[in-house]
Amino acid sequence: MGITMSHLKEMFRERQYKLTAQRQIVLQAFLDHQDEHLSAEDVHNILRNQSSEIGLATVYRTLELLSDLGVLQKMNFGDGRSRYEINEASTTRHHHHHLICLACGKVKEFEDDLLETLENAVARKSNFKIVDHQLKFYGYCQECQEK
Amino acid sequence: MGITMSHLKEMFRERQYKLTAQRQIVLQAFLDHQDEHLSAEDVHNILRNQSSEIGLATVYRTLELLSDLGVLQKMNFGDGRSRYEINEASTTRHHHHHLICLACGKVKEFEDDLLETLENAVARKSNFKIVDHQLKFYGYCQECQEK
DNA sequence: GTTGATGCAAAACTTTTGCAACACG
DNA sequence: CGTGTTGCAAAAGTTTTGCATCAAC
Repeated sequence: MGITMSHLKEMFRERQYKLTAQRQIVLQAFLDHQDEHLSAEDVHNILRNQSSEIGLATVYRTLELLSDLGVLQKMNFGDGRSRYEINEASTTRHHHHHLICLACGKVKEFEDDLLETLENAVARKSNFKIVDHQLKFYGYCQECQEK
Repeated sequence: MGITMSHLKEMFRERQYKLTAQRQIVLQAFLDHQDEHLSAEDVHNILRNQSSEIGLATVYRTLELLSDLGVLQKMNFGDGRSRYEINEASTTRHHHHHLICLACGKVKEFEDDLLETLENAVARKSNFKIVDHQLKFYGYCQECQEK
Protein backbone atom coordinates (compact mmCIF):
# COMPACT_ATOMS: atom_id res chain seq x y z
CA MET A 1 0.00 0.00 0.00
CA GLY A 2 1.72 3.15 -1.19
CA ILE A 3 0.84 6.79 -0.87
CA THR A 4 -2.34 8.11 -2.46
CA MET A 5 -3.62 11.49 -3.53
CA SER A 6 -5.77 11.62 -0.38
CA HIS A 7 -2.67 11.15 1.75
CA LEU A 8 -1.13 14.11 0.02
CA LYS A 9 -4.15 16.32 0.54
CA GLU A 10 -4.19 15.47 4.22
CA MET A 11 -0.47 16.14 4.61
CA PHE A 12 -0.84 19.48 2.90
CA ARG A 13 -3.79 20.54 5.02
CA GLU A 14 -1.94 19.63 8.22
CA ARG A 15 1.09 21.68 7.26
CA GLN A 16 -0.92 24.48 5.69
CA TYR A 17 0.66 24.15 2.28
CA LYS A 18 -1.58 25.10 -0.58
CA LEU A 19 -2.95 22.25 -2.63
CA THR A 20 -2.34 23.51 -6.14
CA ALA A 21 -3.12 21.71 -9.38
CA GLN A 22 0.62 21.59 -10.17
CA ARG A 23 1.49 19.78 -6.96
CA GLN A 24 -1.19 17.20 -7.59
CA ILE A 25 -0.20 16.45 -11.15
CA VAL A 26 3.45 16.04 -10.19
CA LEU A 27 2.53 13.38 -7.66
CA GLN A 28 0.13 11.84 -10.20
CA ALA A 29 3.00 11.52 -12.67
CA PHE A 30 4.86 9.38 -10.15
CA LEU A 31 1.75 7.30 -9.42
CA ASP A 32 1.39 6.72 -13.17
CA HIS A 33 5.04 5.75 -13.53
CA GLN A 34 5.84 3.47 -10.62
CA ASP A 35 9.43 2.26 -10.39
CA GLU A 36 10.70 4.51 -13.15
CA HIS A 37 13.16 6.93 -11.46
CA LEU A 38 11.99 10.15 -13.10
CA SER A 39 14.18 13.22 -13.45
CA ALA A 40 12.80 16.76 -13.25
CA GLU A 41 12.82 16.97 -17.01
CA ASP A 42 11.10 13.59 -17.33
CA VAL A 43 8.28 14.85 -15.14
CA HIS A 44 8.11 18.07 -17.11
CA ASN A 45 7.85 16.16 -20.40
CA ILE A 46 5.28 13.70 -19.10
CA LEU A 47 3.05 16.52 -17.93
CA ARG A 48 3.47 18.57 -21.09
CA ASN A 49 2.67 15.53 -23.23
CA GLN A 50 -0.63 15.15 -21.45
CA SER A 51 -1.33 18.86 -21.94
CA SER A 52 -0.85 19.66 -18.25
CA GLU A 53 1.16 22.84 -18.58
CA ILE A 54 3.63 23.46 -15.79
CA GLY A 55 6.85 25.44 -15.50
CA LEU A 56 10.11 23.57 -15.09
CA ALA A 57 11.01 25.69 -12.07
CA THR A 58 7.77 24.62 -10.43
CA VAL A 59 8.62 21.00 -11.09
CA TYR A 60 11.93 21.49 -9.31
CA ARG A 61 10.29 23.27 -6.41
CA THR A 62 7.64 20.58 -6.09
CA LEU A 63 10.15 17.76 -6.22
CA GLU A 64 12.06 19.38 -3.39
CA LEU A 65 8.90 19.87 -1.37
CA LEU A 66 7.76 16.28 -1.84
CA SER A 67 11.23 15.02 -0.91
CA ASP A 68 11.24 17.10 2.25
CA LEU A 69 7.87 15.63 3.13
CA GLY A 70 9.28 12.15 2.59
CA VAL A 71 6.82 11.41 -0.22
CA LEU A 72 9.57 11.16 -2.80
CA GLN A 73 13.12 9.95 -2.46
CA LYS A 74 15.86 11.74 -4.32
CA MET A 75 18.50 9.53 -5.87
CA ASN A 76 21.48 9.65 -8.13
CA PHE A 77 22.55 7.03 -10.63
CA GLY A 78 25.55 8.90 -11.95
CA ASP A 79 23.98 10.28 -15.10
CA GLY A 80 24.37 13.92 -14.12
CA ARG A 81 20.88 14.63 -12.89
CA SER A 82 18.84 13.81 -9.81
CA ARG A 83 16.12 11.23 -10.11
CA TYR A 84 13.14 10.64 -7.88
CA GLU A 85 10.79 7.84 -6.99
CA ILE A 86 7.95 7.35 -4.55
CA ASN A 87 9.39 6.66 -1.13
CA GLU A 88 7.83 3.37 -0.08
CA ALA A 89 9.61 3.63 3.25
CA SER A 90 7.17 6.39 4.21
CA THR A 91 4.17 4.06 4.30
CA THR A 92 5.54 0.54 4.58
CA ARG A 93 8.81 -1.05 5.62
CA HIS A 94 9.15 -2.53 2.18
CA HIS A 95 12.52 -1.56 0.76
CA HIS A 96 13.87 -2.10 -2.68
CA HIS A 97 17.31 -1.41 -4.05
CA HIS A 98 18.97 -0.87 -7.38
CA LEU A 99 21.19 -2.84 -9.68
CA ILE A 100 23.04 -0.48 -12.00
CA CYS A 101 24.66 -1.83 -15.16
CA LEU A 102 28.10 -0.31 -15.64
CA ALA A 103 27.96 -0.98 -19.38
CA CYS A 104 24.54 0.23 -20.53
CA GLY A 105 23.44 2.22 -17.48
CA LYS A 106 20.16 0.38 -17.12
CA VAL A 107 18.73 0.35 -13.60
CA LYS A 108 16.92 -2.71 -12.31
CA GLU A 109 15.06 -3.02 -9.04
CA PHE A 110 15.77 -5.56 -6.39
CA GLU A 111 13.48 -6.49 -3.50
CA ASP A 112 14.96 -6.70 -0.08
CA ASP A 113 14.09 -6.71 3.57
CA LEU A 114 17.30 -8.26 4.79
CA LEU A 115 18.98 -5.06 5.86
CA GLU A 116 16.89 -4.45 8.95
CA THR A 117 19.24 -6.29 11.26
CA LEU A 118 22.28 -4.62 9.80
CA GLU A 119 20.60 -1.23 10.19
CA ASN A 120 19.97 -1.91 13.86
CA ALA A 121 23.57 -2.98 14.40
CA VAL A 122 24.86 0.13 12.69
CA ALA A 123 22.57 2.37 14.70
CA ARG A 124 23.77 0.89 17.96
CA LYS A 125 27.46 1.19 17.17
CA SER A 126 27.45 4.62 15.59
CA ASN A 127 25.07 6.61 17.78
CA PHE A 128 23.23 7.65 14.65
CA LYS A 129 19.46 7.60 14.71
CA ILE A 130 18.94 5.91 11.37
CA VAL A 131 15.74 6.56 9.47
CA ASP A 132 16.49 5.17 6.04
CA HIS A 133 19.07 3.47 3.90
CA GLN A 134 19.90 3.15 0.26
CA LEU A 135 21.79 0.32 -1.38
CA LYS A 136 23.16 0.16 -4.90
CA PHE A 137 24.83 -2.76 -6.64
CA TYR A 138 27.08 -2.12 -9.59
CA GLY A 139 27.71 -4.78 -12.18
CA TYR A 140 26.80 -6.02 -15.62
CA CYS A 141 23.32 -7.01 -16.69
CA GLN A 142 22.70 -10.28 -18.49
CA GLU A 143 22.53 -8.70 -21.94
CA CYS A 144 25.79 -6.82 -21.53
CA GLN A 145 27.51 -9.94 -20.18
CA GLU A 146 26.65 -11.79 -23.38
CA LYS A 147 28.49 -9.30 -25.54
CA MET B 1 46.88 -1.96 2.40
CA GLY B 2 45.59 0.62 -0.04
CA ILE B 3 46.88 1.80 -3.37
CA THR B 4 50.26 3.52 -3.57
CA MET B 5 51.96 5.79 -6.03
CA SER B 6 53.98 2.83 -7.30
CA HIS B 7 50.78 0.96 -8.07
CA LEU B 8 49.63 3.91 -10.12
CA LYS B 9 52.87 4.13 -12.05
CA GLU B 10 52.66 0.46 -12.87
CA MET B 11 49.03 0.68 -13.97
CA PHE B 12 49.86 3.61 -16.22
CA ARG B 13 52.83 1.88 -17.79
CA GLU B 14 50.75 -1.23 -18.52
CA ARG B 15 48.03 0.76 -20.22
CA GLN B 16 50.43 3.17 -21.87
CA TYR B 17 48.96 6.24 -20.26
CA LYS B 18 51.42 9.03 -19.71
CA LEU B 19 52.52 9.60 -16.16
CA THR B 20 52.19 13.34 -15.86
CA ALA B 21 52.88 15.45 -12.80
CA GLN B 22 49.21 16.43 -12.69
CA ARG B 23 48.00 12.85 -12.50
CA GLN B 24 50.40 12.08 -9.68
CA ILE B 25 49.47 15.08 -7.56
CA VAL B 26 45.76 14.35 -7.93
CA LEU B 27 46.27 10.86 -6.53
CA GLN B 28 48.58 12.31 -3.86
CA ALA B 29 45.81 14.65 -2.76
CA PHE B 30 43.61 11.62 -2.07
CA LEU B 31 46.43 9.82 -0.26
CA ASP B 32 46.90 12.92 1.90
CA HIS B 33 43.17 13.18 2.62
CA GLN B 34 42.01 9.64 3.35
CA ASP B 35 38.31 9.26 4.03
CA GLU B 36 37.42 12.81 3.09
CA HIS B 37 35.19 12.51 -0.01
CA LEU B 38 36.78 15.25 -2.10
CA SER B 39 34.97 17.05 -4.90
CA ALA B 40 36.73 18.24 -8.06
CA GLU B 41 36.90 21.73 -6.63
CA ASP B 42 38.24 20.44 -3.30
CA VAL B 43 41.08 18.74 -5.15
CA HIS B 44 41.70 21.87 -7.20
CA ASN B 45 41.89 24.00 -4.04
CA ILE B 46 44.10 21.57 -2.16
CA LEU B 47 46.58 21.52 -5.02
CA ARG B 48 46.53 25.27 -5.55
CA ASN B 49 47.07 25.84 -1.82
CA GLN B 50 50.23 23.77 -1.96
CA SER B 51 51.35 25.71 -5.03
CA SER B 52 50.81 22.77 -7.37
CA GLU B 53 49.18 24.59 -10.24
CA ILE B 54 46.69 22.55 -12.22
CA GLY B 55 43.71 23.40 -14.40
CA LEU B 56 40.24 22.53 -13.16
CA ALA B 57 39.44 20.76 -16.45
CA THR B 58 42.47 18.56 -15.92
CA VAL B 59 41.24 17.71 -12.44
CA TYR B 60 37.93 16.58 -13.92
CA ARG B 61 39.64 14.57 -16.63
CA THR B 62 41.95 12.93 -14.11
CA LEU B 63 39.13 12.07 -11.73
CA GLU B 64 37.30 10.37 -14.56
CA LEU B 65 40.41 8.48 -15.61
CA LEU B 66 41.14 7.28 -12.08
CA SER B 67 37.52 6.23 -11.65
CA ASP B 68 37.61 4.25 -14.88
CA LEU B 69 40.75 2.53 -13.63
CA GLY B 70 38.97 1.70 -10.40
CA VAL B 71 41.45 3.69 -8.33
CA LEU B 72 38.81 6.17 -7.22
CA GLN B 73 35.14 5.67 -6.57
CA LYS B 74 32.70 8.36 -7.61
CA MET B 75 29.91 9.06 -5.17
CA ASN B 76 27.09 11.43 -4.53
CA PHE B 77 25.88 12.69 -1.19
CA GLY B 78 23.17 14.96 -2.52
CA ASP B 79 25.04 18.23 -2.31
CA GLY B 80 24.99 18.92 -6.04
CA ARG B 81 28.48 17.77 -6.93
CA SER B 82 30.25 14.45 -7.35
CA ARG B 83 32.67 13.38 -4.68
CA TYR B 84 35.45 10.85 -4.86
CA GLU B 85 37.43 8.64 -2.53
CA ILE B 86 40.07 5.99 -2.91
CA ASN B 87 38.39 2.74 -3.88
CA GLU B 88 39.54 0.26 -1.26
CA ALA B 89 37.65 -2.47 -3.11
CA SER B 90 40.34 -2.34 -5.79
CA THR B 91 43.05 -3.70 -3.51
CA THR B 92 41.25 -5.38 -0.62
CA ARG B 93 37.78 -6.69 0.04
CA HIS B 94 37.42 -4.24 2.85
CA HIS B 95 34.28 -2.19 2.31
CA HIS B 96 33.06 0.78 4.23
CA HIS B 97 29.80 2.66 3.96
CA HIS B 98 28.42 6.05 4.84
CA LEU B 99 26.17 7.50 7.47
CA ILE B 100 24.72 10.79 6.27
CA CYS B 101 23.18 13.20 8.75
CA LEU B 102 19.95 14.65 7.36
CA ALA B 103 20.25 17.69 9.62
CA CYS B 104 23.83 18.91 9.27
CA GLY B 105 24.93 16.91 6.21
CA LYS B 106 27.96 15.46 7.92
CA VAL B 107 29.16 12.14 6.48
CA LYS B 108 30.57 9.49 8.79
CA GLU B 109 32.18 6.24 7.75
CA PHE B 110 31.07 2.83 8.83
CA GLU B 111 33.06 -0.40 8.53
CA ASP B 112 31.37 -3.40 7.11
CA ASP B 113 32.03 -6.75 5.58
CA LEU B 114 28.59 -8.19 6.18
CA LEU B 115 27.20 -7.59 2.74
CA GLU B 116 29.13 -10.31 0.96
CA THR B 117 26.44 -12.93 1.44
CA LEU B 118 23.69 -10.57 0.38
CA GLU B 119 25.68 -9.63 -2.71
CA ASN B 120 25.98 -13.27 -3.68
CA ALA B 121 22.27 -13.86 -3.19
CA VAL B 122 21.41 -10.84 -5.31
CA ALA B 123 23.79 -11.91 -8.05
CA ARG B 124 22.24 -15.35 -8.24
CA LYS B 125 18.65 -14.14 -8.38
CA SER B 126 19.10 -11.23 -10.75
CA ASN B 127 21.52 -12.58 -13.35
CA PHE B 128 23.65 -9.52 -12.79
CA LYS B 129 27.39 -9.97 -12.52
CA ILE B 130 27.94 -7.78 -9.50
CA VAL B 131 31.31 -6.13 -9.04
CA ASP B 132 30.65 -3.58 -6.35
CA HIS B 133 28.07 -2.13 -4.04
CA GLN B 134 27.45 1.06 -2.19
CA LEU B 135 25.38 1.50 0.93
CA LYS B 136 24.23 4.71 2.54
CA PHE B 137 22.39 5.18 5.82
CA TYR B 138 20.40 8.34 6.41
CA GLY B 139 19.66 9.57 9.88
CA TYR B 140 20.65 12.02 12.57
CA CYS B 141 24.07 12.20 14.15
CA GLN B 142 24.49 12.34 17.89
CA GLU B 143 25.03 16.09 18.01
CA CYS B 144 21.95 16.86 15.94
CA GLN B 145 19.84 14.48 18.03
CA GLU B 146 20.72 16.46 21.14
CA LYS B 147 19.28 19.66 19.75
C1' DG C 1 -8.06 40.13 0.83
C1' DT C 2 -3.49 37.85 2.23
C1' DT C 3 -0.10 35.08 1.55
C1' DG C 4 2.02 31.65 -0.56
C1' DA C 5 2.73 29.54 -5.35
C1' DT C 6 3.68 29.88 -10.23
C1' DG C 7 6.01 31.10 -14.58
C1' DC C 8 9.44 33.23 -17.00
C1' DA C 9 13.90 34.68 -17.75
C1' DA C 10 18.21 35.36 -15.89
C1' DA C 11 21.72 33.73 -12.93
C1' DA C 12 24.49 30.37 -10.66
C1' DC C 13 26.85 26.12 -10.67
C1' DT C 14 29.00 21.96 -12.09
C1' DT C 15 30.90 19.47 -15.82
C1' DT C 16 32.33 18.96 -20.72
C1' DT C 17 34.64 20.28 -24.94
C1' DG C 18 37.50 22.58 -28.81
C1' DC C 19 41.85 23.81 -29.81
C1' DA C 20 46.55 25.58 -29.64
C1' DA C 21 50.64 24.86 -26.88
C1' DC C 22 53.26 21.50 -24.30
C1' DA C 23 55.72 17.48 -22.51
C1' DC C 24 56.04 12.45 -21.75
C1' DG C 25 57.98 8.29 -23.58
C1' DC D 1 59.61 13.68 -32.66
C1' DG D 2 54.77 12.01 -32.36
C1' DT D 3 50.90 11.57 -29.83
C1' DG D 4 48.54 12.03 -25.84
C1' DT D 5 47.82 15.69 -22.20
C1' DT D 6 47.15 20.27 -20.42
C1' DG D 7 45.13 24.86 -19.84
C1' DC D 8 42.10 28.21 -21.08
C1' DA D 9 37.89 29.90 -22.45
C1' DA D 10 33.65 28.86 -24.19
C1' DA D 11 29.76 25.80 -24.25
C1' DA D 12 26.51 22.72 -22.36
C1' DG D 13 23.49 21.08 -18.89
C1' DT D 14 21.16 21.10 -14.54
C1' DT D 15 19.29 23.58 -10.74
C1' DT D 16 18.22 27.96 -8.33
C1' DT D 17 16.43 32.60 -7.87
C1' DG D 18 14.17 37.38 -8.44
C1' DC D 19 10.09 39.29 -9.36
C1' DA D 20 5.59 40.32 -11.18
C1' DT D 21 1.28 37.87 -11.64
C1' DC D 22 -1.96 34.56 -10.07
C1' DA D 23 -4.78 31.54 -7.21
C1' DA D 24 -5.70 28.88 -2.86
C1' DC D 25 -7.66 29.45 1.49
